[in-house]
Amino acid sequence: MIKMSESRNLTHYLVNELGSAIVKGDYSIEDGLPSEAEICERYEISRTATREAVKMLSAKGLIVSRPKKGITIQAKEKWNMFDTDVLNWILMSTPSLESLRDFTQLRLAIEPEAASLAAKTANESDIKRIETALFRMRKAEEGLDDALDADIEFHSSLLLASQNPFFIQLRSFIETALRVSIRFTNQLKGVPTANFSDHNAIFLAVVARDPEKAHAASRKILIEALDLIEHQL
Amino acid sequence: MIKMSESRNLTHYLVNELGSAIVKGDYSIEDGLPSEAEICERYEISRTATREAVKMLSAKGLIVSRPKKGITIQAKEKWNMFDTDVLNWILMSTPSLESLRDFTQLRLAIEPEAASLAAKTANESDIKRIETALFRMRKAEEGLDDALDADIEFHSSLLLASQNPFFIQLRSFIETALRVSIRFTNQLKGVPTANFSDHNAIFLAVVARDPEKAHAASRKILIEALDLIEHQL
DNA sequence: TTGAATATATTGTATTATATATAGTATGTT
DNA sequence: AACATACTATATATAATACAATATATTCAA
Repeated sequence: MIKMSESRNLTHYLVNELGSAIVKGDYSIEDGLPSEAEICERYEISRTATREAVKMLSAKGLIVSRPKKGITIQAKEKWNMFDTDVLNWILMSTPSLESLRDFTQLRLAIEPEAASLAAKTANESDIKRIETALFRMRKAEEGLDDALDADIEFHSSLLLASQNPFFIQLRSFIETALRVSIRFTNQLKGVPTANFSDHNAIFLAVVARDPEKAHAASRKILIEALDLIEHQL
Repeated sequence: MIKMSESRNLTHYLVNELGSAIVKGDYSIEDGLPSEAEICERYEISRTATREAVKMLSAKGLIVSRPKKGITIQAKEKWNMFDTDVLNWILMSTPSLESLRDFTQLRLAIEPEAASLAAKTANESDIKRIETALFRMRKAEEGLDDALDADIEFHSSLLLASQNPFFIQLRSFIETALRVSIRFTNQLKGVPTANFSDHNAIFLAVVARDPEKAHAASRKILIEALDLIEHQL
């Protein structure tokens, strides 16, 4: 049996193998995946585990399996990009400036609106959470905390403060994408580490209950990042 | 065996049963779901099909299953709200003004930004597609086409024109939510059917390659809808 | 009280058998 | 020849059984 020490179990191992292979483009849409039987052979895994992996991948929108037709790959538009597994596979397989831009464009849609909502509806514990993250960012500037973790926590806490379940659910998405794409942003010349005062401006606007200002402050950060990326393209 | 004529197969039937039950709150987070064995008994289904359903639900972030611990329900924040199945279950089980507001707030984040992108990057076929949808909306005003379908197609075609895979993936999300929530919007007094000229304004801005105007036109529609909803709350 | 050994319940994996759905082929009728 | 019907082969769908791995709970000794 193949090494799979990293994975929780055989099914998850296979989900990862097939999922990343599909996203990488190892299987064409016309040909689809090999049949269940072939997958079993190739990975030396029972049909039970194989079928469970297939079910998980079809639940994520990557594939569809039908009797006689076999396992076919879905059009990219059907993939659940907001599933953290799928997103991970995509970012890992094709870590490009284009996908970084796509991701930042989405953040530009989401985060200013979330900041605006937060300024309207954040409660005390929400605000305290944002403040804590901001404090971590300040310490990170002095090298006393991890800059990426602090940055993620800040943006995540703002989404949480929006009180909107859809925005809240995007926290894991943002976290995943930030973690993967950080290597690229770091390689862009002149990309500053997350600027404390810019982030502080969002916090102050939220505390002041000023949605427009919070929106603008959040937008400022992301527009700068986006300009930088598009300048490189 | 239980009636399941609607479903493609046993596994999908069970996924639907359990998924909607979980979302509805039939199982508490502390107690979790019954064990595999119990589910088999209760639904008179083999363990194979049961396990495959469990795998699909865990792929959607609803549950986690571990040896000896059984099947536990994930915190709501882990659920893949952007999975159309999950979204459907949520909207069907608790079709409230609150969730309609949450959904519209998300649209307010996404759609104006998508319209702005569309104005920048839409190609000829994108524009033609938007125009076609707009034409359907006009005909719908005269009762010659389905108003909801036309409306959905319009907003969907704008997302597609953004050329951003994340926005494009949200098409199925928007479609699902619009289809479910339409019953409520229709019940709100004074809610007009989708206004043709407002939608036309977006189209014209895209054709004119004016991102700001496209953004504003899209935002106008959604702000109006949101105000109406919040007025009712 | 603590900690290690053990029992036990639950999911994980494998195997075999049968059922069902469907693309493709053959057959037969008009 | 055209078209509908029936048949066949094949892949997935379902079931049943057996055993393995794992983590909780219990027991018992130090």
